[in-house]
Amino acid sequence: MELDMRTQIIMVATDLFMSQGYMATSTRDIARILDISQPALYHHFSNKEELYSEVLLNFAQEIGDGLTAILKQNNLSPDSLVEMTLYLKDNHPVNLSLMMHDMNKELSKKTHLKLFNIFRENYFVPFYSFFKEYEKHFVDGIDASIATRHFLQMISPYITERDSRYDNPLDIPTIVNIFMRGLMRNNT
Amino acid sequence: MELDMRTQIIMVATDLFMSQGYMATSTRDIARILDISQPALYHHFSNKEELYSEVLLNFAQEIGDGLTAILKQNNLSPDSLVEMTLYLKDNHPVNLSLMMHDMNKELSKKTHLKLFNIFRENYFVPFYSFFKEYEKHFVDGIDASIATRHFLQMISPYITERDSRYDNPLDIPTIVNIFMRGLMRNNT
DNA sequence: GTCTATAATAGGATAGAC
DNA sequence: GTCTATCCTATTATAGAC
Repeated sequence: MELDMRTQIIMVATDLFMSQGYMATSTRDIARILDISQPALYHHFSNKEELYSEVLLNFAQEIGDGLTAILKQNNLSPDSLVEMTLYLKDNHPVNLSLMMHDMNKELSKKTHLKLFNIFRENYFVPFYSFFKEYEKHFVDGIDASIATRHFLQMISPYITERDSRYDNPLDIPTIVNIFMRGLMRNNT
Repeated sequence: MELDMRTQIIMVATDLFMSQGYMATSTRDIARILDISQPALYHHFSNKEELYSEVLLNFAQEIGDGLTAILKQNNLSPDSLVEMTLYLKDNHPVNLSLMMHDMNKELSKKTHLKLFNIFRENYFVPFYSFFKEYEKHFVDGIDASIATRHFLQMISPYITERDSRYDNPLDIPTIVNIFMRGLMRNNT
C-alpha cells in the first residue's frame, strides 16, 4: 500500500525538523530526500511554517498517547515517572529544548498559540496526572501544577539525541529521582 | 575615553549572540548597530566563528569571576547556590541552552574543544566547589561531580531572557531548593 | 582601517507549462 | 500534482580602491 505524498512529506519533515530544528531544516532538504522538486511541497502545504505546524501536531499527539498508555499500564505507580521520561527520551528524535525554542521564537503568534495548546495537552497533562496523585505528600508551597511545570522544564535538556557524547543511561533515573525526593515531605 | 573598534565589536556581538544565538545573528546586524560596513568586521576578525569564539571567551570569564566572588563572599553557605543561580539568570542576556547548543552544533571541532574547556573552568568549577562542600551529606551514588553536571543541565532552561511570559521570580529558588533537598540524605 | 562592489551560496516562495 | 525556471532576499566572505 502506497502512502500519499502528503503523508510521506510529513514523515520526512518530522525526521528533519525534530532532529535539527526549524531553522536548520530547509524545504530543499525535505524535497531531496523524497526525490521531488522543492516547489512540489507547496502544492501540499502553503508554506514552511504550516508544514512544521502539521508535523508538531501529529508528533505531539503520538507522544501524548504513549505517555498516557504508560500511565494507565502502571496504574500511576511511583515508577511511572522514570518510565515516562525514558519514553520521552527514546521516542524523541529531538532536542526538546530546541523544539520549545522554535515554538516560542521562530513561529508566528498564531501558530505559536495553537502549538502551545497541543503541547499542553500532550506533554503537560500526562505528567500532571502523575504529580496530582502524589500532591498531598509534597513540601509546602508546591502543588501538582508547579511540579509539572518545573519537571518538564528541567528535564528538557535531557531529552535529546541518543548519540550525544556526554550521555549516560543512568542520567534520567538519577535526575528524576533527585527531583522526586526534593518534592516529597518525608523521604527516609 | 574611546574604546577601540575591536572592543566595540565584541560588546555589540556579545549582546546579539547571547540573546539570539549564533545562527540568528548576522554579521550585518552587528555592523549596522556600530554604523560600520559589514566587511569592516573582517579586518578585526577573520570570520564569524572566530568572533563568536572571542565573545564567548570574554563572556564566560566574566561569569566565572562573578560566580567565584559570590562563593567567597558567602563563605560557601547553603544560600550560595540560589544566589549563584540568580546571578547567572541576571547576568546572562542569554538562553544558556541555546548557547550550549551552538557550542555543540554550530561550531567547528576545534572551536568547540576550546570553548568546552572555557565553559568547564568558568561555569562548572564554581558550582563544583559549592557541591564539594556538601558532598558528604549526599544520598548514595551521587558525588559533587555528578551533582554539578546535573545541576547545570537541569538549570539551563531557566537561564534565559527576563521578559519571558511564563517567567516567575520564584522559579529559581523553587527548583534549586527541590534539587538540593533531593540531593541530601536527611532533610527534615 | 574603512569603504564600495561583488562573488558565491542558500533560503523561501511564485509563475506557468505539462 | 509535479516540473523547470526564476525571483527576491539574505547570508558569509573576498578584492581592491582610498
